[in-house]
Amino acid sequence: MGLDSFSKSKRSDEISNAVINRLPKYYRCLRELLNNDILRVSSKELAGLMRTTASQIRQDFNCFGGFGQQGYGYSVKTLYTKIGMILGITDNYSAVIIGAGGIGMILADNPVFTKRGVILRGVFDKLKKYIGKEINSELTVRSIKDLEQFLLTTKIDIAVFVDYELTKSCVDILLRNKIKGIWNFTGHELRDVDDTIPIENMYIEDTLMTLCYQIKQKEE
Amino acid sequence: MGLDSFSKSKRSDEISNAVINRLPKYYRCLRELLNNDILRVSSKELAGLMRTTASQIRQDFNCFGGFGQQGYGYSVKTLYTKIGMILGITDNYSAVIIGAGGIGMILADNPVFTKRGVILRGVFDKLKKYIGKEINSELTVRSIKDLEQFLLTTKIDIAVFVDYELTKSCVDILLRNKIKGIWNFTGHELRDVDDTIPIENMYIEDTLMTLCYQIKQKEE
DNA sequence: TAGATTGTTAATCGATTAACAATC
DNA sequence: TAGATTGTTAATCGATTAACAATC
Repeated sequence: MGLDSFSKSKRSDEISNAVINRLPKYYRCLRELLNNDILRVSSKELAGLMRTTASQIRQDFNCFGGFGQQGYGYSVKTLYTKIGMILGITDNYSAVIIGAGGIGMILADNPVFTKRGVILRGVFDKLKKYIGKEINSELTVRSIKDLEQFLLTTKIDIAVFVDYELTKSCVDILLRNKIKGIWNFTGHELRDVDDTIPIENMYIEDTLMTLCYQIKQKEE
Repeated sequence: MGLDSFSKSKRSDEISNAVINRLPKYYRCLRELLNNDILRVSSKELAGLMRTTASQIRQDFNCFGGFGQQGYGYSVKTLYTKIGMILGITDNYSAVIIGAGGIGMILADNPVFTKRGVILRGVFDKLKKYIGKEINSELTVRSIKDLEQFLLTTKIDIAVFVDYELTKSCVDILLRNKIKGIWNFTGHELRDVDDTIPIENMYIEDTLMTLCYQIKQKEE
């Protein structure tokens, strides 16, 4: 069928960040199509949704070997599944959240992890007012003092940093226990962490500032 | 002094997004320096903090006319102030949040607006359980029904979208009342909004997915 | 078969890096 | 003045777009 052409895929570490960063957006657009029961899409149509060019879309997908069929286009379902696989959604990574205040609780009690195939295993804080608080039927906020003990029995892949001070106090423990990635919401550069594991920084404030810049520009 | 060279600045709409998106990071790094009482920095030193090249830094700053002094480097304070001005931090834009659930409340009760010179004027929802809830001494969650009336008396520049359904029901009202920008946390593409005003999309889930991808890569 | 649309190569465009003259 | 470091031009690199042959 030409749709299962994973075999043709090139060495994956050659793929540029520009492409990788577009994959989640493809994933979103394809889900929109699925929700509307659209089963087939051409690069041109998808380009409309993605606000990019058909050329870029074909170029992007070919990094992974090409998922389409000449004269037909792409199967939305196949494409959605393949991109999900590439993104690691089926890999069931596990995570802990460091910091139960602010955005910590929101993230903990949010489908974002489940929806993207990540299993939240624990939430930690040092403040009495948070410790023991129930997040859902399966999770309760634990004391940061118990983190190391916890990591001995539970394999954790991803640390989600919410509270900067707390992060500083336990980043070594987490690295020592071989976490594989960091999702950083602290708003601070994590200068102590060397580049051996991937970090995704969520600088929420930054985007508010670029928005203000753009508004300013429009006005001038 | 060569430090007040705003006059030399080129036509601002020529400046690429790549540069603009780095400005908030410069702003953060410079604040770090200020906090450590470092008053002077060379492009080479700043490159270390920014994890980029000295060349890029000089190139970037020259988009705005150059803020440095040959043989000396850059005044951290001047640089910080200038970049803040470019980003519109001194412009006192006003904002409303649409959606008091989830991240809405967190954003509302968060220094992010104040710190970046944006004044939060209102939070709106349609659910009884939120309406009337106090955010701080100055703000209470209002009914979405009162939004249009509110906009007649209060000039709003930025709409922060948190709840997608709520957004759909009031985006027209906001556009009609001439908001200037959108900060979108709904996780959905805003297809109804044409490109006349700037939008900053916060796709939080996307970054979790790219993080998982990178972890996956490292493992192979 | 003819039409459509991909996969892929080649051309263009833009962003980053290197180099160096200007100057504090 | 000599040393340092910027501002700016030129060279390189990478990403996007265009074009078209392959093929369903």
